[in-house]
Amino acid sequence: MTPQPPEPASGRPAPPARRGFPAGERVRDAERTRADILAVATREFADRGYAGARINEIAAKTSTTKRMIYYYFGGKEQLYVAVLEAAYARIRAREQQVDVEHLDAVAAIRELATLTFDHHESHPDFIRLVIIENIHRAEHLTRSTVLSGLADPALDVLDRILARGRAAGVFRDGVDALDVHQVISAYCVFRTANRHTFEAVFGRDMLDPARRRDQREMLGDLVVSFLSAG
Amino acid sequence: MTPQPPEPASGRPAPPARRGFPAGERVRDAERTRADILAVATREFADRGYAGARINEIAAKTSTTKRMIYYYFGGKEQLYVAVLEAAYARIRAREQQVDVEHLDAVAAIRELATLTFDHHESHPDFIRLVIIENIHRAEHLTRSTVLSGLADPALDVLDRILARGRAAGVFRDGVDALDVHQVISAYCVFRTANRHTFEAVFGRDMLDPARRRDQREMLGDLVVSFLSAG
DNA sequence: TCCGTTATGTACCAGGTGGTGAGTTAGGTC
DNA sequence: GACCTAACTCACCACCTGGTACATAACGGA
Repeated sequence: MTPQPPEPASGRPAPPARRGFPAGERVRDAERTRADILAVATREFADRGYAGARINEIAAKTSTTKRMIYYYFGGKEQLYVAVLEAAYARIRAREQQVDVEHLDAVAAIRELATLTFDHHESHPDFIRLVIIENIHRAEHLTRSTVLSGLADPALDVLDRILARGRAAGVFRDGVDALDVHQVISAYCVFRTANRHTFEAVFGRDMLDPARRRDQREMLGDLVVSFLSAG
Repeated sequence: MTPQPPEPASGRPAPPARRGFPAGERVRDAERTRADILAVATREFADRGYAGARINEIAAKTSTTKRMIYYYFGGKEQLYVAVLEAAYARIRAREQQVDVEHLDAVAAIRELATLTFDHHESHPDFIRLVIIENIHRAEHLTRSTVLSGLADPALDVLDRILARGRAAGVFRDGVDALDVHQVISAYCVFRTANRHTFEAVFGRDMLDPARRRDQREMLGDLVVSFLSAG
């Protein structure tokens, strides 16, 4: 049998092979279609913002059609919310794997900072989505349901580290877990979120691989010196 | 004479008083029209982003018409660039008034951090524009001409403070002015830029006036402890 | 093999979007 | 007062945008 005859001489012309998918697999696959749309939409929204992203463009980059976006998600705004929720859910899942309990307080806080640093650096799309959502004053996130339990895991770990550090007399008082989280987040988010204007104005690419080690160490120093009793 | 007769019986109906401007002044005023458009556009772009802002809407909030936007600026993108340039120019002008040379190094760096803190807090629109421009990967800012000399003033001051601190033996080596600037900016920008998702997730408003003093002090502590030799 | 449900594709639309052609008027100049 | 030009108004447009009506095909159960 000749492989892939361009035009089967008779009967139905050509049923299979949706764009981008290998022929021979199931043509109808709700899960896959949904996931495909969500993945493309995530890229597009992260890339161009909510208003800048185009439903037509998202559909075109999908292996299905615009109609399916409305079939599965209902509309542009709901699609965007679904993208946000999925992104947050993914991030939360990864964050829970952190284990720094066996280290002493100073080493633990340094490790936590480092993990956050790496984490942010490897998820620029997520940071962009967060920034974009802030432009919209978090109106979608606030109305969403994924919020519950989003804060706790990371802060609990931090809280226990701080308590250990204070008990050991190496951390000062007057700083709570959320303060520390704010400092770490600010540093990590800023590197990605403001990368371009920072480079345009100051000529230094904060994400330059050659500078990565220094930047990572700087964050550790920053947090440890801030917390160290003085 | 009855004040404000709805329809003057004869002659030209009612020449004066463009919307929002007091009657009696010059009706045609290029400077004012341009400035008016720019001010409205700044608010709209900062509020909704580049793609989200609408020329029609900007025109409607102006005391002139859409046609004038094209007359003075040429198009949406050029208007946006003009907004960006004006915003950066304004900020640069203010930054040059900083005088911390008469203080000792530690006090000076704390003062500089505090000034930046206040500065960012009182210009949320500027921060939003910067964030928005980062979403667009600084493509407009890069092509613009305002960049020249934007970096120097702030960094020079910082540089001299660091040199004094190192000479006095109170600051450590291995940290340059841009590093410090990055840390300060990250903290200050994050508070405004990520305010909404931070509050949504963690329930704490970083810009709550009741917390302002603590947040300000925290930044000072952060920078000073980071720089202190140890 | 038939049939209902679910998934999918095609064609289309109303309203909004950035942008413009062409004429009009205020205000200064001589 | 005649005249010129910068500043301004009005009406209009082509295209794009999010969204949808409708026909149809694939799958699974009976």
